[in-house]
Amino acid sequence: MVAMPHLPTPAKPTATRKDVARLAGVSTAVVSYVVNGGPKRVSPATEAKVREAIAVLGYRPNAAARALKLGSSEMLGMVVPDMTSPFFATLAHAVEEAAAARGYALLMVNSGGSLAAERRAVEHLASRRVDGVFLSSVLFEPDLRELEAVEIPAVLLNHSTESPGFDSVGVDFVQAGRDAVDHLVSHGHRNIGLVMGISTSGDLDGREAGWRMGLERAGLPIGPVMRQHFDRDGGYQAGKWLLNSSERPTAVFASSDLIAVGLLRAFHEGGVRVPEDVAIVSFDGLAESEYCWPPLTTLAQPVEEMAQAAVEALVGGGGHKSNRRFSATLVRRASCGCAAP
Amino acid sequence: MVAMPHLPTPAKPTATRKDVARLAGVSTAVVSYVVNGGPKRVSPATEAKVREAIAVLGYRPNAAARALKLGSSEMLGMVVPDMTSPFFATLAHAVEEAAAARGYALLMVNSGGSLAAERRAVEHLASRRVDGVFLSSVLFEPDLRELEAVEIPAVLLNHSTESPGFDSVGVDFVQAGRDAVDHLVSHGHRNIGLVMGISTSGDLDGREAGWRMGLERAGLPIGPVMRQHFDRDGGYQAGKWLLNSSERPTAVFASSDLIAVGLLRAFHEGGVRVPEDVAIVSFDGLAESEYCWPPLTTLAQPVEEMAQAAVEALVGGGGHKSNRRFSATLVRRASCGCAAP
DNA sequence: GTGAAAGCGCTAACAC
DNA sequence: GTGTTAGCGCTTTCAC
Repeated sequence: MVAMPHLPTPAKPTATRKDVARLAGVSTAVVSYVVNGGPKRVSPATEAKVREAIAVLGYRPNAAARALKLGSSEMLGMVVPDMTSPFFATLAHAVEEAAAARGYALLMVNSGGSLAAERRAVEHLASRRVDGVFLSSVLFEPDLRELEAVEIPAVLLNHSTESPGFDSVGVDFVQAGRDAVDHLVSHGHRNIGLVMGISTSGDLDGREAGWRMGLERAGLPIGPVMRQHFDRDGGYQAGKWLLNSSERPTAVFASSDLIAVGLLRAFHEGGVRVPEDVAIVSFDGLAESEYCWPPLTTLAQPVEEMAQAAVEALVGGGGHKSNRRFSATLVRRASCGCAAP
Repeated sequence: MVAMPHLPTPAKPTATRKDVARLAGVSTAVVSYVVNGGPKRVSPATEAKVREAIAVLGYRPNAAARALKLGSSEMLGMVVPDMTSPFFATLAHAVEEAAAARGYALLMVNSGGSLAAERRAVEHLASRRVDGVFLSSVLFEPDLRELEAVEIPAVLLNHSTESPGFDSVGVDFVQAGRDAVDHLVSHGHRNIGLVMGISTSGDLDGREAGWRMGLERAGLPIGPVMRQHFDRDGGYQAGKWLLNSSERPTAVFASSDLIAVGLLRAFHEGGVRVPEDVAIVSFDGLAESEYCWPPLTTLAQPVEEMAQAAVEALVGGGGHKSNRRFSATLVRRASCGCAAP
């Protein structure tokens, strides 16, 4: 038998707290005390020995063991329809940062926008023992019963209607719709359409309600409504339809920046000028809205603050449920006619 | 003493495997057998009793305990510079799906594009005991020593140069650069510039190398190079510079779609027509590239396949390290002059 | 086909 | 200030 020249993996098993204790010549309890900074005090000399041993061994606490003991994984779950969509990516990013600031990791799941998949995702997160979950359904009402069944603190993120018994944070859609219309009216428009994203949730979308309200308050007739998906292609389809429409509105409120981007493409193809022929105000405030042509006037959601509030609601220890509502703020750019493009 | 009318939280502690065993009248081992489908067989009658008990109690296995016992968390980690950037969002989404298909959850961390933060992230993921990590550094070389130190299987994702001893998957940047130039040459361009994203990694970016190569092969002079950030604003700045440049190239290769989007905005502002005055070919193949104006001709990365390959490398059990290189494919749209905008 | 029991790595109450 | 130890919920070997 020939001797092995060299073992590729020296089979160095990960160091445990026990190894550290042995090397430092203390008990495992003491190691815990220094690693966790408590609950007991440790003499500086001992602490130094322990830290030394930790460094030497490259010791790293085992989160699974800790989670098992503590009954808390120090992880939060987030389910979004599709993180590929810029708004959710931005939101998830902000949530990740806010959670990390409080020592929580974020487990992200895409539901693909289906209720069944969302339910599965929640179920899955529950068995991972996340300490809480953020639910960003948009296309439908989340399954509140399921949420209650898994008994995990949850916050409905990006949810405009209040759900008693649940934390929620969202923006005031109605206000945003009204602001969009008001702004368009201030530019002299009297025929203002709406391109609305499709959702199967029962309630009327606040943006639509706000748009109507704005129109009524201004004494204007209700303009044409196009219903399409919430994405670029949805806007593109709506735009093509608008191109052939006999009585084209002089302005539209697009319920998402992505829809507006799609409109823009259709208008470019059809030779319709924005804002001269049709003015646009949209909603979301994505980075993309600033770089398309012309740049979009949009009602920007305060994503950072919403993320902060959501994390706060989940791990802030506040206790009772809260429904935080934020305001979108109008960002004036060229698509409405405010700035020269 | 007055009787409590109703306890708000009936203090229903989460059911454990023990509870299930008791209710079903079997041992805890048997419960494991049915939950995991092994390693022993269970009689149909017993299995039915167990499933019944599970349903009644709403039992859900505790992943932390399982992870502790098995030494595997069934989670994978992914660190990206910024998931807000469409390319990484798309990549992360694809990775999440591929991982989920194999039963792994994805722990996502944003490094903000700093080496130190990336190191911290890896450290953090290591202590969470992820079974593997995807590293997508772009702005710098990843810290390979650190990766070795934490002893977690890793794959360098979106990494163009091969790193011996590490799995990696990426696209052939050089080829893409050459293809971009070839295509522009086929449109008759002879003065082709480059807008390159900035990275602090030592090596010359393959896209730049490919661009040079393409030019040389075609016997053309090396056009102007602009170096800017990899984002929309980087492209915008480059575009403004180009506007005032005395010898403006008739075409440019943009090293990312986002850069191209920024160029487009600057060109619109400056009244430079695309593709008539300046043609553009970019790189990435984002959804956004199809909806800007004019739509971008771009070298699309096969994101799905890259994600699949990365997950496969990590959990496929293949064993030895591999370096998978994919090709970007040219998507012809209007910005190069191929299609009528 | 079923069960008893050891032990994964950690925390913290309790004893000294 | 430090050490001992029970036990978190699970998997699996080994006995029956």
